[in-house]
Amino acid sequence: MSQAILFDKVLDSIPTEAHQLRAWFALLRCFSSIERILMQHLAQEYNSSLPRYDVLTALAMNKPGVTMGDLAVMLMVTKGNITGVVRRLEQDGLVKKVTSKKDRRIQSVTISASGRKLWDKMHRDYERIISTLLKGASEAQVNTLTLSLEHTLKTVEEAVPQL
Amino acid sequence: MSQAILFDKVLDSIPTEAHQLRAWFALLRCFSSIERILMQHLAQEYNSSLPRYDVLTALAMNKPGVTMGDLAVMLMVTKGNITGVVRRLEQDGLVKKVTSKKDRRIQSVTISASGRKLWDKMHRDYERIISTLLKGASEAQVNTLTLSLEHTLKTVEEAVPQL
DNA sequence: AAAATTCAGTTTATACTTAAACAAATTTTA
DNA sequence: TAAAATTTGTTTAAGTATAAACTGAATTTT
Repeated sequence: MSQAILFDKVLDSIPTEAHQLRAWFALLRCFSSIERILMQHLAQEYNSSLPRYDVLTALAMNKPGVTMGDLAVMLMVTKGNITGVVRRLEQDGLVKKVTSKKDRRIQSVTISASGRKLWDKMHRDYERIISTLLKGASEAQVNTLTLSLEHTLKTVEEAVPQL
Repeated sequence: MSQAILFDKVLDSIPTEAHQLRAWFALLRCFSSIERILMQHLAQEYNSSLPRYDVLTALAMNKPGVTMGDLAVMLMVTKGNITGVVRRLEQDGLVKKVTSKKDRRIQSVTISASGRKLWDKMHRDYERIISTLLKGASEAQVNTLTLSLEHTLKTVEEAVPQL
């Protein structure tokens, strides 16, 4: 859920110096639009979802031996969340879970051959969609955006302790 | 769930000309960080959530007569989603639903006195948090970010038909 | 070695979200 | 006016997400 459409009304009601809030709403709007497009594509084309794609990506991009906890850290969600998504992926034969011999608490998750095959297709689509959506902006404009965002993230992380 | 931490690995694996993907990951990272902070504040401080705050904002910012369908459009979610969030807000006495006399299909939703009081507090916190998080960037930097994002959104919307 | 603690992952309860099927009310059309 | 189509909102089924309680396994302390 996003307040994207309330944008103008909310901004009208705040002091003009609140340029920060204006930036946050622009970020919210932009993110939500793109995320929605990716989500709907994965749903329609693969009967899948972004969380499933994210887990497959994490497995495809890392050396074998990725654990449930590793997935939770990489994808910035709780371990309980990972349990559910991985269970459904395993039921569909896209990943496999093996208990470590050295430490029987640890579950090692690997992507299966069919999981890899599906991920390859999803990944190509994902990149193509992002590319298409941003094609209208020049490379310089896109790079400006990237730098602004990376700078903002640094600022945000530094400000967190002040909250 | 976000691929934020996979950022660098994914980028290493793509052609260097994929500046668009780099921008999308920066957007994802930045958005997720800020959203998580807002979410956790509402949960800890008010035992509430962003969707609840969003609905209260929509009601507080608009003239009376907002319908369930209006909320779904304004917050860009399905009507079924609105049904659930509004029901829980009503159970907590924060909003009230009245069936229209003119058209008995229509539910008119209004914010209650206690809902308004809670929203005032949440809203002040929300603005303060965004302001604090972005305080480290200059006004010029923030404005550059806003312009880049607004331009990108336009680009995205124009590209949608091509998908 | 026994007890206490820490650690990895699952389970539980609750909330949020979608798409699709549905019910009821209104409007359009023939 | 009667039938058909549209509109508004709810319900349902499944997936995604959190926090907190829990289980079993390993490690640390005593």
